[in-house]
Amino acid sequence: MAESRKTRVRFAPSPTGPLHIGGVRTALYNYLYAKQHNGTFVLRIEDTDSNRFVPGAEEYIIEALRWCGITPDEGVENGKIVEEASSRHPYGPYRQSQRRAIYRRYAEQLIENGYAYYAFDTPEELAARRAEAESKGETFIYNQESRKTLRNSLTLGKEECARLLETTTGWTIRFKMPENEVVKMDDLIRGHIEVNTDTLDDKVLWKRSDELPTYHLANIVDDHLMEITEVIRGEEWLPSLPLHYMLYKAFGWQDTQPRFAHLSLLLKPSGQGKLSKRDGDKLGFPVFPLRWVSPEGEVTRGYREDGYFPEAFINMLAFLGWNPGDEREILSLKELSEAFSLERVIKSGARFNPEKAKWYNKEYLRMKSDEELAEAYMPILKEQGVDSTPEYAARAISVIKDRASFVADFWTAAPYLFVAPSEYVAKDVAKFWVPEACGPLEKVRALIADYSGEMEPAAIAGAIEGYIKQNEWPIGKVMNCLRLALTGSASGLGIAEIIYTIGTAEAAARVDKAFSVLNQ
RNA sequence: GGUGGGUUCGUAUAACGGUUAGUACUCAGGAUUUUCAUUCCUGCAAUAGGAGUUCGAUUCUCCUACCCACUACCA
Repeated sequence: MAESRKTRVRFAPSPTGPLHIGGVRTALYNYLYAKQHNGTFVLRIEDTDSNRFVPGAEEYIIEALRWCGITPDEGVENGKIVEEASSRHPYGPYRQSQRRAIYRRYAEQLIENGYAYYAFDTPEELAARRAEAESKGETFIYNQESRKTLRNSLTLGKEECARLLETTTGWTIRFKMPENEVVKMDDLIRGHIEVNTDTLDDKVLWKRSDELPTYHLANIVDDHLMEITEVIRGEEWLPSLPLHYMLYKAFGWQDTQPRFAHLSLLLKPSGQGKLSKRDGDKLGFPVFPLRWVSPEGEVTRGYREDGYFPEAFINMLAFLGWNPGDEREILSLKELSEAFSLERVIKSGARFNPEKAKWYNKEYLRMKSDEELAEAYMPILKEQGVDSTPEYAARAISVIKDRASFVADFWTAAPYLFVAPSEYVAKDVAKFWVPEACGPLEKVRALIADYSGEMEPAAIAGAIEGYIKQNEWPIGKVMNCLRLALTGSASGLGIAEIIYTIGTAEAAARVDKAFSVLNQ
């Protein structure tokens, strides 16, 4: 029966801050699963915690998904969360804070059927109980045992409850966890799991603090109402899976209950604990897809701003905890969705490896055309105060591409393709700016100035090398002497590539300049 | 503490119960080159420990160790 339903999955983040790369991976796996099954990928905002709401977080989530190319099919329209049901978004609104009335109805249904109860304990009373238990080295749990000694609709009289419900909003709704029942669960990644309800507590379903449901209630109700077929979420939810199973049962929705898949967490590179925002700052790599500026003005770096291509970022993320089963490593979003399967998702936590991320970017950079890269390079050139054209930039990129991992490397690796050197590395000058090289250099300069052969690196190299060898000059010395004049140092691109890019006239001019500067 | 999950080279991972335990990144060495880089080649390096099942265990079972998550009127 679940098999006959159209695949519908959802990514349901909380707008409590920027989307962490672990969250992006969860969204990605949901997206890949949806695409593979010709299904629908829904975005739902779980903002049932009014205390932790962060302005801008929702917009950040949408923009991050858009940048990654894992755009939702449902729940978002024109970059905004859909607030009303429509033909394209029939399950709206997609923001939980706007679905309060729906949850309230279902919460009451649970009470009427005896699966939940009102609890009138104040936070202070509960805190006192916790402190008391702690002083005895125990842990206080609101469960089938302790609820008998607490103030709730199970222990208080009918009249008393009615009075408390009317005179105050100081109540919560708790799930009445049954005694000694074994919950048998199946996880698409982890297999069969069993838990006894005696080890579970009476979770709050409805909060008094903001008169909104907790995650557990809202989540189950929405997944049911939105006809979600598979729930793919982080491992941190595994401990509450029994509760969710019990909730589906209490509502009588077992037949259409979604299948669950719990993803392992992304760990710090050290392997100790899950990746956090601080790790990025400390270890020098982003943990967020996009730059984030908190309401307080704190700036956190992002993959986009660090120069990563979204395809590379996504590819890298997909392989953190999954692989296609063959030895391919470079896969487009489309190829990923074709190859994806939850069965091949790794159970254990994956340590994040920044080196591999860089490698992925390099691979993608190489696959892009010089023209495409030139477009991305232009803003950087402008920033450097260089006035150039996309055509010239593309030519420069063609000779420097192999030594770059990021577009920004084009500049740092060879600014001399755009600007003549104004300084010369002293160490290299001492080694190569010597008479036995400078003498021949004058002749080579003339050769370059008069060069009329093909403007191709190979042809230029052939002409220069042939000339030097023919005259039996020390080739290493002369070439490095030339490079020194052209670039300001004795390391870098091949001579021919440089001349091919900057042109023979500019090359000759740079040799002249070197003579006048270095021979003073 | 309790409950649940996890454990293959440094990292990410592959391996119908039968392989010299493979691949990629990193690192080291070499070749090519006018330098640096690229490229190519080579190398280093792993089944957490202990029982059991089996002709045979990385793979199945149990125990131990370690790691992680959860244990909120947060998600």
